Amino acid sequence: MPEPSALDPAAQAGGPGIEHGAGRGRRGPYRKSAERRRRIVDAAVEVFSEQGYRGATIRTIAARAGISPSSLLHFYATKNELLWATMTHRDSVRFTGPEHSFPDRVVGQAIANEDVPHLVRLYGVLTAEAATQDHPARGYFAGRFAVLRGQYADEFEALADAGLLRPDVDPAVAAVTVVALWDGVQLQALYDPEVIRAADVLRDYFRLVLTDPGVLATPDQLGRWWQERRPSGADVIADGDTNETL
Amino acid sequence: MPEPSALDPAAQAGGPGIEHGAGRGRRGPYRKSAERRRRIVDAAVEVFSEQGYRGATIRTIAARAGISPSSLLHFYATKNELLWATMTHRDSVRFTGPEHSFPDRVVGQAIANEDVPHLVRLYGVLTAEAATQDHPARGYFAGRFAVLRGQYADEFEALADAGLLRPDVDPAVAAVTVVALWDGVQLQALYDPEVIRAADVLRDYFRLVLTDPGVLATPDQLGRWWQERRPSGADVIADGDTNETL
DNA sequence: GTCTATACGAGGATAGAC
DNA sequence: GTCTATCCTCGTATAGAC
Repeated sequence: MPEPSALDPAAQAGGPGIEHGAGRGRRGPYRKSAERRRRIVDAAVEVFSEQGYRGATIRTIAARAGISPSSLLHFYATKNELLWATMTHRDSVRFTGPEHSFPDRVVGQAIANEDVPHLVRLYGVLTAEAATQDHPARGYFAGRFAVLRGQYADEFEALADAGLLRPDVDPAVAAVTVVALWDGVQLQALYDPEVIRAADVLRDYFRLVLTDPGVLATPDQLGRWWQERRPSGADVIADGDTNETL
Repeated sequence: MPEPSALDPAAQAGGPGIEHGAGRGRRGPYRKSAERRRRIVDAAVEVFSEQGYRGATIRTIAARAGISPSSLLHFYATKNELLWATMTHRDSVRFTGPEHSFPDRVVGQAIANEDVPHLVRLYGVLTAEAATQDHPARGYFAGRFAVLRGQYADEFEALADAGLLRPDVDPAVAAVTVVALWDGVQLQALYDPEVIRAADVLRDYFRLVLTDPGVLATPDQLGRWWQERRPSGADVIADGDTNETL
């Protein structure tokens, strides 16, 4: 599950729904509502990440949020809508910066993701589950994979042009490999959380394909950089408006 | 989903159930029963691989097998038991031979798996879905991952001892990487069946970690070898006896 | 805005006729 | 051995009281 923060741009558009203004310090009638929404989405992240979409139930999520199922459905009219709100809910973290090379950004993102294990788990479980037919998030993840492969292929092309990539490595294959590696490691981590470190495995692959592995930052360096830059705990909840792609 | 044929040994023990003698040419009252079981399991492989365990229903599987749900439950008393029968149902194919090195066996198995896309899909979907809590196959896949990582680590150790592995490659990391790569590629293939070739991606990784990539067979060579050795269409259905691990 | 009560359907599993 | 009919549970969703 690479980069849980890299969501479909279409998802950010937001429908013509009501502005709920979460987190903006409003005092109006929406404040309490926003808090409720937040509690619900937090509970949904937990339950979806543990049970998957099909395994999760409105009852369980409502119970975890401390409200009745009916109240939950007052805010999110369908389970599908709640799923969408949960996936666009971005307290996710983005490791980014022009001062880092592509490989460092990938490994850095893996390190940053360690701050949000619940989101990593959510995306891992849903990526896998959504591969089945008729899953509401199938189209979303299919597009995500395609976009990701394309972006990574471009990045590897650029590395090749700069002479940093071993000449016998095909950028397209490398792109598929990095995405597969990331998802595969995180799948194993779902079964065996203690044994696996995504950042180490990814870095090891980059080490093999680069002409000069010395340009790679160490996980420790990236970790320290991240500790300083890490955003504060300002979480924002997106509206639960449904979207065609879901 | 590496090697769908490498099932938990415990699964092969078979409970103290009745010998149904499928595929042994019996004429007795069990012959028709064995055929029915076969039809049911074939249908179950299809439906489970498309919808996952939770998404699949007894009704759908029975309809696909051309019988009533009750008849299905006459042979497999619970959905769980049917899942177990489906997973131990081995028309899976095993690429093996002492004449091949470990890397060639892995790539060869990926090629052999192309003959049984329905099984690859089944294991891919279930591996992913079973990562959720309370899934009946969770323990099975957790053990499978652990065993696989251990086996591969041993193989990489042996390569290292023979001087065939690049000295800067950690066998344990390489083992995790191969398993992750295999599963990750097959996950992408579930979304994009046409774009991805597991054998090519795996071979490319081995190419990077071996001191002498020249020892690797080409996918074409392995494919031809497999075409000649491929077992005939003798499929055997295992009994649907449930097992503690399920 | 939040709750209780409930409708409605789907899915797993059982009973018993043929 | 196969079917029809049915039970029970659970999950989504709605109606309406407070």
